[in-house]
Amino acid sequence: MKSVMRSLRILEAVAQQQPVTVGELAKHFGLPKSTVQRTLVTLREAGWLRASRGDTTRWEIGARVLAVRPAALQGSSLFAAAREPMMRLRDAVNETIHLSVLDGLQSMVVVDRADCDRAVRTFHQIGDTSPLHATAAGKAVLAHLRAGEVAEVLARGLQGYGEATITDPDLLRAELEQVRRDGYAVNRNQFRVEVCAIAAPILERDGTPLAAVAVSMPDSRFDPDRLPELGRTVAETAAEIIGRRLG
Amino acid sequence: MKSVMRSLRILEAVAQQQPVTVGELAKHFGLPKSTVQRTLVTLREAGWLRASRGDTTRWEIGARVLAVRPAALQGSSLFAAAREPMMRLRDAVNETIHLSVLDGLQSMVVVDRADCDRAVRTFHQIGDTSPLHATAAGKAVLAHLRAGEVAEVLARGLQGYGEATITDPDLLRAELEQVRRDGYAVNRNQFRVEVCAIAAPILERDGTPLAAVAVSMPDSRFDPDRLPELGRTVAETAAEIIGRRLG
DNA sequence: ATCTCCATGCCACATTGTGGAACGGTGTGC
DNA sequence: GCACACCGTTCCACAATGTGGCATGGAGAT
Repeated sequence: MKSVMRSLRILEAVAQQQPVTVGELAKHFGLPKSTVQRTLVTLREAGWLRASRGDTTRWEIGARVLAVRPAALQGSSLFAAAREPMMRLRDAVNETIHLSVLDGLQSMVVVDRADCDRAVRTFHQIGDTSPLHATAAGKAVLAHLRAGEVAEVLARGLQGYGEATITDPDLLRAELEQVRRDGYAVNRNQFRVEVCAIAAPILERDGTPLAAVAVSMPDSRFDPDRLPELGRTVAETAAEIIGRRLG
Repeated sequence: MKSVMRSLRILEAVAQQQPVTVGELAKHFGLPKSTVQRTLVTLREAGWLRASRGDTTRWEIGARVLAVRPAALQGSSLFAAAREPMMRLRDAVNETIHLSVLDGLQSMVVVDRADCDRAVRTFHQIGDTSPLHATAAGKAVLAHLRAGEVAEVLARGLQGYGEATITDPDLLRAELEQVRRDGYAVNRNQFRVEVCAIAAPILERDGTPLAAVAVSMPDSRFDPDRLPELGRTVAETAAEIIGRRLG
């Protein structure tokens, strides 16, 4: 369904570039203006877009999208439960904290952020996705998936993102074992170079991994000596979120 | 664009009923299963839907939607700024707190919530919309719109939702004047019967209204004598959010 | 083993979306 | 103050695209 696909791509582009004009979008996609225009009008009729308040020929995302959220965030229980613990973790370590959820078995998606106040910091937008096998949050979750699910992920192959990425299934399985022992996962330049993170999983009552909290920092501030202590702190934050969520 | 419209409706239905099957959706819309199926597959290819983790023939919202948010929430500045003040307000009054943003000049949309722990409480889902002229949050915002914008809203007519709704433009204008004087707006059964709220606006530096914080409670707990005090508390919370947002 | 229900795949048809061209309005530079 | 360039919007003939009835295959119940 070409028109549907295109409409969603346009919707995403509006989200990134808002407030944006027809012409800008047409240029961005190399599409005729009339096609883009028609799509924008349809999206507005559906309530997903609207004219910008200042300039009525510019387009913005409407608030309808807020009613559409992944089940894990429905009623915002995870979200609400994670807030204060995340803030406190941020204040304790003065590094950026991310809350990511598992999307299918595909990837981790950043759903919330608490920024530190340092001049140099890592940056991940809400909605950004990252691979399971090459990030701290991903490995924290992966370590608690059922064996069959892990196999499914490995079967898709382990793409490399630089020197440090683990691309060997056996090595990865060994590391997941380590993650289970430690209670936290570590990523040093395995996905984005210069970016390190330490993450702990957020589990359902039955042990199903749902999400992960992660402390993210530039490689220059990663101190291996403080790793066990930091790991424990992150794991405690995750435990607190689990506690709040389940009452 | 019929297919686009239909796809978005289906997406919204999945959001509400997830995890949901093809058959359920087909019945819900009175559409052929093949049509629904094709749409679901397209939405999956776009990354907006995915198969449920437990039951692969059930469908859920994918995390892609999280990358698409209204400009007012981009970088989550409003969101992040509002959190702690909302929590504190909730703890102070032990009633449910809502954060709503203005969507175009159409309606207010609930974007965040802090629930109280009472057995009887009001309930508004994140993403719910409500009219500007018949809610506390709406009137708080309306009171700070430019005259031309207010006229535009009034021109669309003031729909009644029961006895208490203000449907006379002159009366509404007078009330907005009062709201500006008080610094907060009140809604007693004007939209949903039995539901009352007190709201204060969140303004941009230039005075443009962006959102509102509201304390929401059942009519049975609404005490007119305590209104001025409650109003002041809500207005203080709004002021604090503004302060945090603008640094 | 038979029946029913369901998700999914197929394909001829006409409905639907396409995109080039034209229109009207706005702002810029000569 | 005129001409030009640019932009958002509208129109319409054409055919590409989505439609939905039907067929298939698998799962679960009787």
